[in-house]
Amino acid sequence: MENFLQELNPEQRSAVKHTEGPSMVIAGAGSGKTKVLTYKIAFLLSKGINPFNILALTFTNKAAREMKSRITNLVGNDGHNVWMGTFHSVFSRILRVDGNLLGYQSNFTIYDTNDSKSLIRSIVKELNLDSKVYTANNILGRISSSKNNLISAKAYNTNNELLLADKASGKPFIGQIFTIYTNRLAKANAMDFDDLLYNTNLLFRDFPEILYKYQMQFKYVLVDEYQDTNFAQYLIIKKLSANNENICVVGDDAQSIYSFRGANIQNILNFKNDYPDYSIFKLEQNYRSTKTIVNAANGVIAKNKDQIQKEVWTSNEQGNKIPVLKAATDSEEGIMIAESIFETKMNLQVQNKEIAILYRTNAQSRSIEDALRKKNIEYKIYGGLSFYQRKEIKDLLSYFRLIINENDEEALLRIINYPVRGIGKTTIQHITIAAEKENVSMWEIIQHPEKHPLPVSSTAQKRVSQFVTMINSFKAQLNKLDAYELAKQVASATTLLRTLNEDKTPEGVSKFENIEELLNAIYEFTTHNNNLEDKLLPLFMQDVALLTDQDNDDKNESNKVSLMTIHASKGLEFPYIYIIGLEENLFPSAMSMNTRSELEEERRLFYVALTRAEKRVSLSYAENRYKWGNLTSNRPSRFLKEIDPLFLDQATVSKTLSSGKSLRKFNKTKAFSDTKGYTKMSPTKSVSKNMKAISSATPKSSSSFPPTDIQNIVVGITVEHQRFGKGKIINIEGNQSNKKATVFFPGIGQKNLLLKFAKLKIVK
DNA sequence: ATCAAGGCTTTTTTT
DNA sequence: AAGCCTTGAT
Repeated sequence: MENFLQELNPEQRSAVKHTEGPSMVIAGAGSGKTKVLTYKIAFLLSKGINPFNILALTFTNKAAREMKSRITNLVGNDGHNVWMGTFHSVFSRILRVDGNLLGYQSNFTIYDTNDSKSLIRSIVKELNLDSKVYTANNILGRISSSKNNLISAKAYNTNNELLLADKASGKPFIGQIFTIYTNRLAKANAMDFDDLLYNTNLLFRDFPEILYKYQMQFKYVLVDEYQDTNFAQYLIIKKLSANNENICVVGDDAQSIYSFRGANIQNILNFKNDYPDYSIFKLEQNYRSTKTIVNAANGVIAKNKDQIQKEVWTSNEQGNKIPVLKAATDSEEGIMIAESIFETKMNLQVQNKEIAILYRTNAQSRSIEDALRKKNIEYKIYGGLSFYQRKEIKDLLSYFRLIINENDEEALLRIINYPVRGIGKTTIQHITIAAEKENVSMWEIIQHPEKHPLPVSSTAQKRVSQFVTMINSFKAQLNKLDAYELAKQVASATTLLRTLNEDKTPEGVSKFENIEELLNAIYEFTTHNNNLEDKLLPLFMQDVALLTDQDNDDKNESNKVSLMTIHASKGLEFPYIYIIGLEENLFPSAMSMNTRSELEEERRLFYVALTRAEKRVSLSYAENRYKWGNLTSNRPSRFLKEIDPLFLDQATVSKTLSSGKSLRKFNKTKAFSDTKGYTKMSPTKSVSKNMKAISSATPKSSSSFPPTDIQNIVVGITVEHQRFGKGKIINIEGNQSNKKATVFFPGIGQKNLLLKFAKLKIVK
């Protein structure tokens, strides 16, 4: 059982075998961080520790899933019972059980960022404040960082420093908005993302017996990406492990890139003060990259002042120098990258999936996409809008949310007049005002019109009552029908399905398909268990707000070039990496050049980008670039100069730039863009945007996904699904329109699909 | 109550 | 350049 320890290097092995007492593992890029974490858990289990007593926290669902599957591979099914998940999902689980002590019902809704923003917008409006001064983004950021530092609305409003800062920035009412926002969430029985952490802290602070319960349960606490924890997370971890201090944190201070969301790099730098008798393990051997890449990256990060001393090295080969490409414009940069990729593929027999293009901001993907499409290079964009965030999906989910938690006001507002049922702004406003005045939820107002008469026309009143009746009829089914049956009923009874089906525009069709896919996912959920109580809609909905799109696409199956922001690339690796847009004001970002610590974070970001590469990293910049429709020019990034020239290949200048041809072209474009009303010629744009969301784009249109005749789908054949890729039919049951297939998708797993929804294509 | 046009904002974003 | 919100017309 213990021979898996042989697969570790000495430092990794010591880290794994140190199980009692606090320890910190500083894991340089590519040094086997996940391996240490998973082997450590496996080691604990092999020593007979009950999996129930181990808590492992990650930042993403993906990381948690990956660790779980690796552990199961090492030790078998015990792995399933380890408490492993994201901070948010683990603590929402705790709050569903014990949150009643804080006044929440266990069916509380989790507001996502959009719900929060929309709530803030309505508060700003109600207070008659200028929505251009009080932008939702700004306010939410302020509230969020307060909560992450465990400052309540009440504390905020008695904190002179904060109040003065708000006054100075011309926004003296932020404190008041914070208070109202807090009340509205409470009234809606809802928590935002930050509340999941804030309330867990509150629970542990005010209810020592609850804290004790979890301290007894989680005898071993392991934390991944510790450098990215914020104060709220830090404190929870500290409290949970206060009893026996079997805490193990893993991270790399050099890869801390989320301070703009409250991550505090001091948490990892100060670990030694919190646990003076801690053990530290440094994983310094990089197994991923060439010497050139490792040394170039080391040279860059050395410019930062705040860091833990370490020496990352590799025994890999020296490798290529780092090419630097110089382009005249952003579109030329795209062309140069596409050409370079084409050459690399030809000369080195490299596949698409071995290549990734990284950028600072999402907007930069466009010029690259255009160029790749022209060269028929298949690509895939990571990130962007999550499936569950899309409008049509959120609309249907909002019905579910309201049925489960009638006080969920954001859900109510979203659907009370969608599909259109003649309940207009005025009516809604009266409901809002009444709810505010009587300090009850909007649902209470419309549920009992006799108690809360509204000054609206009798037609409007009638329409509202009809809506209430409909929602109540769904609520009555909540524990009687399984999630799929109920969801189906809601989708059709609300006429939502029909409304979308009538829309024959490409967007409309895509929306309809997305709804079908959601229904399919819910159907699939109901096949996991046999008891009705495990198939109910609330259970399905519990974690939906915490899911992101990365949970859907696995890169195993598809052979496409990956495009993503550097932030999204953390934790990933590719043989060939292109880092584009190395220009001042873009990377480093203009917003992050004011203080040393901001600039250091940008530098860490550059470090992360460089260290994603295994064999070769290429850099590029453009002298001119369109920004929000205007041409701007920037000097090359300072980061280029921070790499020892020894590791650089001289700048490859774009052909068109050197011949002067492109300058004419580019002047023309400039003149053109100054004139309003010129004809655009980009028919593929809307298609590509759609695909961006579904994270799969091909050179031509892949939207033609002709549904195969259901009759032809039989056990044994291979089919292709729009999202899951290719898979094999394992079983078919049911008949005609209710025919269900069990399909095995390599790398994804087994899925149960309803054929009338799944739109499977038969592959020869 | 609903729709169309015009105007304004715009980083990164594991949850 | 594009999405989203507000405004104005019907």
